Amino acid sequence: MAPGTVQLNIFAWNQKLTKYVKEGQPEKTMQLFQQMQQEEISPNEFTFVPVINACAGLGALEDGRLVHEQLIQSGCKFDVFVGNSLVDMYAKCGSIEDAWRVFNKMPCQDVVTWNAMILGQVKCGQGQKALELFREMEQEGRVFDKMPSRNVVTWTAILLGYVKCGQGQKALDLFQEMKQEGVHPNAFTFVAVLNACASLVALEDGRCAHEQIIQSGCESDVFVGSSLVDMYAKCGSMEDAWKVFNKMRSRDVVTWTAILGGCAMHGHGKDALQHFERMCEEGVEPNDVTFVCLLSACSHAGLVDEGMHCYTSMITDYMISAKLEHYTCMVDLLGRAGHLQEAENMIMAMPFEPHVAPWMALLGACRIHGNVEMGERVAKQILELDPENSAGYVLLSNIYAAAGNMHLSKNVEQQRKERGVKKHPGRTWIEVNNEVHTFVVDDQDHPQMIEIRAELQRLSGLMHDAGYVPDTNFVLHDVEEEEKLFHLCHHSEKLAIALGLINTPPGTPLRIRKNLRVCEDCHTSVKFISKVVGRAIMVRDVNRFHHFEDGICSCMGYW
DNA sequence: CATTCATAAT
Repeated sequence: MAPGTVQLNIFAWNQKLTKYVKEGQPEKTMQLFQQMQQEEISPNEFTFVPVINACAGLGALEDGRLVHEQLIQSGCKFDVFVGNSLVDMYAKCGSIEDAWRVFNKMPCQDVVTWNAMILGQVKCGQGQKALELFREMEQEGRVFDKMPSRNVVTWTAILLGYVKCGQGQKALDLFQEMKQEGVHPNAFTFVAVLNACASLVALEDGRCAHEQIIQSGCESDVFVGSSLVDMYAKCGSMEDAWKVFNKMRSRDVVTWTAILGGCAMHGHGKDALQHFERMCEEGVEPNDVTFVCLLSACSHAGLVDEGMHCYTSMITDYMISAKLEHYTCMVDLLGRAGHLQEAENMIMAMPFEPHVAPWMALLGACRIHGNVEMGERVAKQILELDPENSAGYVLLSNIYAAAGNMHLSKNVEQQRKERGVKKHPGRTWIEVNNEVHTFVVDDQDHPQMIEIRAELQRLSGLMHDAGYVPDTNFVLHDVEEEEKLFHLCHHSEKLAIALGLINTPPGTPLRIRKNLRVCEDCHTSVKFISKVVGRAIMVRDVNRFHHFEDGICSCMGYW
């Protein structure tokens, strides 16, 4: 063999290994690596990088360790690229300890090494640890007066970390800090920012991000476009979601699914069905998530026959097998429409381990239709599967209360307390003048509390005159009747609405977000409030949007 | 000759 031939060969092999990784075919990379070993081709450091990468892509920790061993035995140069691949691989495979071991062995770490560590921490939900690393990088940058030690990837990773653990506001604050440091956001960053806005129902921040997206030229990125559609839908503006959607030059299945999900959330069932047709006509193949959104849209609009048809079509025409989420949608669809027995049969026919989600959907339906007998049976199932499920107790208690059996209703609450199962505290958020405020029940802490109380008092009078009668069955605190009335006035959504009313000009629509479902009494109250103050009020609860206007809610009872 | 870190829908 002529000198140089081997080098040329290894180059070709390495290129092929890299090509497979880039194409998203890590299995092929591994196969090719096997073949190289069979043909006794000695690898170099350029060989190991794509192979380690492939292990990361496959989440194959054991293979990764073996390759790491081989790397050491091969005597190849252990440079920063190889080290970074290893850190990334261990972090992605969930072994942070191994990632740290490699990190500490590396003679010098660069920004990529740090980023891989931060992302590893974010991935396993260790947001705090990720932030510590991020701040540490800031220190190092100053102490050594090197090149900026953090780049746009670092910032984006931290933004994602915040969004992931429900700290959207901190993500938005950090986004400002990032720009002040002169780091330019890119498509990845904007996706994280839009996600934060969506999670907060921060429409104004979302619009602001949209403007920056246009300025930066990321507008045509399909990830950014899909995130914009999702953000606008989740912030209550389907009008803007459609505007973005219609302007997009290329739309993939995720884009379509995002708009269908928006239709579902807003109760636009017919729109969802119509655009699902259009999606198929345009040759975009729906997937399982697309059908979750479509079925949920049918459910939230009470389109039973259409939903049944979609479900059958999914299985027979698209060969997509029903997952837990699809069953849950179908139980919800049938249950809401009053087909309780069919819904229960559906759960019984599920080919999976029992799960609370479809049972909860059925229990909700039992509450809507006042079926005490089935409700008891279903609640029992739920509490066997998940004894900590406070919503199971609350719904059953509501079912008894609605049936007029206050004794049993109180018993259930009593049982819940005895077993130490805590209710999830209800919380409401509202964006007023670009600032998000949060409230819990009976909140006294807001700086404008005096004005809020006065506003509630005023509303109470107006609502009374309009014919509103409080429904005390849905206040399940262990309190006397007069006190109940007091509590009803102070559910967190009412506090938030009062704040919104006193801080915005007459006629301004209000947008609020809840972490739970709206209670029956609040739902009725908000209808009255929308009428007596002449405001559109949008409430996003855990399931969907309620658009209240002139005494009517868009959900038409389907929630 | 080349290689490493990041993104959307339930």
